[in-house]
Amino acid sequence: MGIFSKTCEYAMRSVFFIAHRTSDGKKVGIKEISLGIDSPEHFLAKILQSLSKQDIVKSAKGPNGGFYMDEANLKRPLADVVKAIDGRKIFTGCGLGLSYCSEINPCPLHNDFKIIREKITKMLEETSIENFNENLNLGITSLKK
Amino acid sequence: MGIFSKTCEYAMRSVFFIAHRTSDGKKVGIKEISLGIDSPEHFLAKILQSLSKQDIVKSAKGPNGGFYMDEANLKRPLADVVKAIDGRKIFTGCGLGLSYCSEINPCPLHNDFKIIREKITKMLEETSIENFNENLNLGITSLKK
DNA sequence: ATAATAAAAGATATTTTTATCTTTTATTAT
DNA sequence: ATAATAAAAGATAAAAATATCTTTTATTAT
Repeated sequence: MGIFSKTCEYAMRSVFFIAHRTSDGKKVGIKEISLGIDSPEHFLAKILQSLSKQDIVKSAKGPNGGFYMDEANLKRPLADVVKAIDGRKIFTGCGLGLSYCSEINPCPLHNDFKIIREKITKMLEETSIENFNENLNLGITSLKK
Repeated sequence: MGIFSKTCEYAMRSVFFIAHRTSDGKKVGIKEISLGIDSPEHFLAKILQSLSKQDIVKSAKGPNGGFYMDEANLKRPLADVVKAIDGRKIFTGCGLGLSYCSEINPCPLHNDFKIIREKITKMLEETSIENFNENLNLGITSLKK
């Protein structure tokens, strides 16, 4: 297990992929996405259904249909994707899993962990999907094998 | 899901608890530990068996038996507990779950994520169980509800 | 030696996550 | 209108994580 669930990893990869592939205004189908990000097709379908409902991505049925993103979607922070799939635990949860843990009643890891949580939050909240996508479009970063 | 698996959370909590409770040279039993850290008893037993095999904690069977830690155990970094249970993924893994991701072939999150991984690694490697335990002994931090 | 204690080990069960397969619905082009 | 397309939705399955219960082994005190 990494920082994010596997489901969330697929979600982020697919969002980057969709953003990358539809900058020309076209749409991209699930088969192509799952191939492009190396994920199981039907499992990804579920994930994208969820992301679509939560307005992280847009979708259209029928011929020439597929997934795409509008300007508002692209401007959303990556944090929204993470929250949509994994919830808020990574932003607020205690490192030891203690629900009562807080500033007044800190667990042994609390202070160190707080700094890490803040870094993660900052990284995910302060950068939009569009931002992350920039380097992808420039070929500096990659989703491929 | 947080940063660590639930199993790993129990492991860390139990290690802190054992360190805290056996500073007087005594041992502490599994029932008391599971009560003290609010974990399922038999599940924790499995975890402690594993930690014991990996020499993170010591154990003794029979009357007056239980779990304890020696000086060497206490001096180990918390990272050893995490590695023993969750493996090395959190220290080295890609945020998007891409196995090929590296400095030469970075994923979109790579550079931001690297910084976070380094912070986590630093926090877990550079502080011993004993260190974390200090504040616990002073009553500054807590494992209790 | 025997009984009591406590961890180790083994077996099984439950829950959650991840994955697959099938049917339905909406949309488009003919 | 009809057929083709592609996502949505529903049903089921497999794998992994978490949890529980029982039996065995080692140790201690009597």
